[in-house]
Amino acid sequence: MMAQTPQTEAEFLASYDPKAFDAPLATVDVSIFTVIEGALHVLLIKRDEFPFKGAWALPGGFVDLSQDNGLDATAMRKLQEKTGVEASHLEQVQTIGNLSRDPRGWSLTVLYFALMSAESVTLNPGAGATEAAWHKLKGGQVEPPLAFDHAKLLKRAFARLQNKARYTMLPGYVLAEEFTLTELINIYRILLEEDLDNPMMRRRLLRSGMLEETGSMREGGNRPAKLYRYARAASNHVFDRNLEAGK
Amino acid sequence: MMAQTPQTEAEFLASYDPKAFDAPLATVDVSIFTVIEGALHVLLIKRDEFPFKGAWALPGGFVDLSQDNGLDATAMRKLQEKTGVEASHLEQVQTIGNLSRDPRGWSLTVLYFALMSAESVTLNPGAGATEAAWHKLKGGQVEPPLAFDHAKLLKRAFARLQNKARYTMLPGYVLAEEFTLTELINIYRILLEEDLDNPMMRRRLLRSGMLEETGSMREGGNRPAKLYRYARAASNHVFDRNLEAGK
DNA sequence: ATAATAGTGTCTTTAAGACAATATTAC
DNA sequence: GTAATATTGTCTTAAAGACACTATTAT
Repeated sequence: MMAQTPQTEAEFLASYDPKAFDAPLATVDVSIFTVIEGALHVLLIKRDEFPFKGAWALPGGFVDLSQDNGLDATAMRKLQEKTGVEASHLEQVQTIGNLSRDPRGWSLTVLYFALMSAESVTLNPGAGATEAAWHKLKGGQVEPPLAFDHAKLLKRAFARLQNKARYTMLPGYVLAEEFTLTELINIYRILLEEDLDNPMMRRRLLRSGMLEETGSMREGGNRPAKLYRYARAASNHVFDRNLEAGK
Repeated sequence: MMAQTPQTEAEFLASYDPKAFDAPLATVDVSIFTVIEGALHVLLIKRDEFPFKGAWALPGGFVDLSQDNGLDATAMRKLQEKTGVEASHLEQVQTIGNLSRDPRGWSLTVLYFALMSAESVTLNPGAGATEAAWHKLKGGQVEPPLAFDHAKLLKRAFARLQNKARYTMLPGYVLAEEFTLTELINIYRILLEEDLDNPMMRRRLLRSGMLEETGSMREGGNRPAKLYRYARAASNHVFDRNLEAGK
């Protein structure tokens, strides 16, 4: 308790006790998406700690006040911990907070989603987990039951990603650095769960100005295909018109 | 400290101390927008407490763990406290957390924006404030310097609102229940800071299916104008094409 | 009548959507 | 040659954008 009412801001801050008020538990959770063998996958870890010990969950955890520069840093730290690499895209989705989502009490989680290529990633359970694995997504859901409200969080993250497939170039960030147009369009098909006209998508993607030819070709199948990459300044193009698919 | 490692979830929860970990301070801040005399305004309060005592700030405050059902509830409570009414629209924008934004330590704020008609609102400073007033916005900024990082938060909330003006019917929520098409189009002009073709906007707004005629007219000026209101199921129409204005 | 604001009609442009046709590889 | 996939071309449609025009009030 304060000795007396402080008269200046310096006095106030000197006597301020951050633990005087009840604060919610604050965590960051990340939905890390990739595409493996033509299907969308999300990275899950198997919890080795209470609560929900033994259950699958989104990677996440408490903000580390001494280590994290900001919320994005917490999300990136979690990502690095589990995959050893940086994501091609990381984006905050929403913050959910209430009394019921965590049996430990009033808690709040800042939900992120990340996109990365599954190539060259070695999964690492890290502290507090016994396993880390890619799980196939069907309609924004995953096979096993998830800890906390993570099933709901996952659905929301997927919904955001799916929606952005209708008007941005984001989906390509689940691919490796070089890819063909057909590969890129297929990612859109997977996310929007609908067939898309090839010539239309081709024109649309090229018009974005975000793609550049690498100069080489993908050989091996039938007709070889040009390889593309995202242009450096990858300013994340937003189309003026949405695809009607995936509504 | 725990006596020993718990074996069951129930044991774990019984011995769990939420204050064992350092948690960030968690607040909710709300940018409440309206249009008064053809200009966009935001509701600010003058702080009567440290830190930033005497400075203008966005209405907001700590989550009340005993009272708030969720983060949206915290935002609605703040809104009610200052205006006495409910907002026509309330939406979460983003969560910002870092060590530098609050001199009291690592803190996190969940930013919301709200839209309401200024009509029939009596402003109320409420606890912790000496004044509450509408401040005119110019380019997402307000005259007086703001407490904390609120100038940045305000800019971000405004950017979100401006962006949504390009592809949603949201802007109308700053109007009273009944309005003319010209009034509605003018809100878009104010938000996008650009002139808009009247016939084009008229067709666009009517095609949304979100408007219904009230049956009465606004008289008084020159030619009377039909009055409209948002149709009940106001499912928040999203246009498939964006306006080019305001890019 | 004129001024002022509300509201309609029509043309152009752009990009999505549909689909036919051609090109390049492997076999 | 055929199969398979990559790539190009052309037509339709819908809505934005531009702008001319008509309608209804007040004075």
